[in-house]
Amino acid sequence: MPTNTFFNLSEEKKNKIIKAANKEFARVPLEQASIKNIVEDAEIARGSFYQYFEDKQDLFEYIMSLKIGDMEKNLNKIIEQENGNIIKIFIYLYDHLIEVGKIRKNSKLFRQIFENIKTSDNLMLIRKKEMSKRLEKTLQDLYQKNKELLNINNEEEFKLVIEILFAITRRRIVASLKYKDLGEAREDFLKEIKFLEKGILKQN
Amino acid sequence: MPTNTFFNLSEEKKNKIIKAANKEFARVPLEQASIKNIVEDAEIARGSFYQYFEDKQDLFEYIMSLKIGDMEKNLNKIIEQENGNIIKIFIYLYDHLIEVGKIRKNSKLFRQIFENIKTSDNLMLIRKKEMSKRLEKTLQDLYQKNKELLNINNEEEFKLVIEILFAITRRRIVASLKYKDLGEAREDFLKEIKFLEKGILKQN
DNA sequence: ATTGTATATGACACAGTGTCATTTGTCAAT
DNA sequence: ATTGACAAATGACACTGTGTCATATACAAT
Repeated sequence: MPTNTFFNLSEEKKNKIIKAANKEFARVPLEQASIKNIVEDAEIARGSFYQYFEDKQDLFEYIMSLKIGDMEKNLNKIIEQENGNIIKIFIYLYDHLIEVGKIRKNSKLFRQIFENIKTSDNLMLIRKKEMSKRLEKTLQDLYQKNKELLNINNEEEFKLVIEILFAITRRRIVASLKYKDLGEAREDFLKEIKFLEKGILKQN
Repeated sequence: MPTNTFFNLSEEKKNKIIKAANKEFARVPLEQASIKNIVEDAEIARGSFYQYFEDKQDLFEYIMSLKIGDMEKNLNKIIEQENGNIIKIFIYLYDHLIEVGKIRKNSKLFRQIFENIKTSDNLMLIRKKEMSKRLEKTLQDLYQKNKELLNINNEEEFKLVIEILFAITRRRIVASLKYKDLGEAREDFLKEIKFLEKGILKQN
């Protein structure tokens, strides 16, 4: 977490730093991002950086928390739009994020993040204890709306389903943006979702 | 790829380098691994390293190719043992890798790799053009053995199924080794596999 | 012995990190 | 208005690591 010193800064200065950080984190994966570039771009002294943040990771997590805040708002809109149907939500999410990813302007940071999530980071999405109360609530609502539809017995199982859906969707988004003809890529994604819906075993 | 200079080295010297690399890559994620440590441990001059390898990435990929070679042999044994049943194979694989991961000795490199695969690396597993002919053949055999069992129409769809299975298994292995009580973790894994087998939608 | 080619070497230039002693700014109390 | 005390800013510095290159060495062929 940034220090109080940082939060006490003028909005203008804070924004300048946030903007510089966004730019740098969009340029290269986290490990290659350089504090040097950020402080130069934001026009603060190197020492100041360490007054505000513990290190690069600290700043990165702060930037992420801002992004996640934005996304949460968006997510609620999508959930409403699709009446809470979890599968439709993920398909919409896929289309939405591909759309965002295609637009050069805002997409680079987004792509850096998506492509460079590690397995071990990724695990914490749902399990994480510090999950916001609001997100927790959203999850419960979703469970209520989907439990009749799905083959699940409790909220724990619902979380498993979401994790699988998320894993598939994330993979597919990265693959689409990276390698494939978008039409074909979407077909593959939908096929994978179908497998999950109907099962891969032949019914006898 | 390492240079000819490297391959011309005495077995002894090569092994010393490989051993040092293994040690360093087991210690920290790739980005943090230091060439300095490797050359010191292997007792070669810094300049020599750059005679043998382009950079850290180059060495890492070489080390990985050795590991994958080992794994391929293992995989064939497992496939035979489970009569080619793809689902049983992945369950066996899970158990096998957890077993390996539990043993301190060899496990650190393995864990580093598994935890730190990025989404974008991960994508290339099956799509990769340079997939070994032998692996290609294995895949075809597996398709023949599973096509009656599964709800699929062609080899492309079979690949999708494998990718999903792989994504789930990998996630679960990392989660198990990292966070959870192993018994409970295995239950979660099996549940996720069941979802994929039978489908998450309630049949009406 | 001489030459040519492959290999080895470590000092060097460069780039980046995190720290710390010092300076500068702010503001409440007098 | 001055002082003192605390908060914030600064950049030089010590450190760690990378990749390169001119030079040294080994050794095979003639």
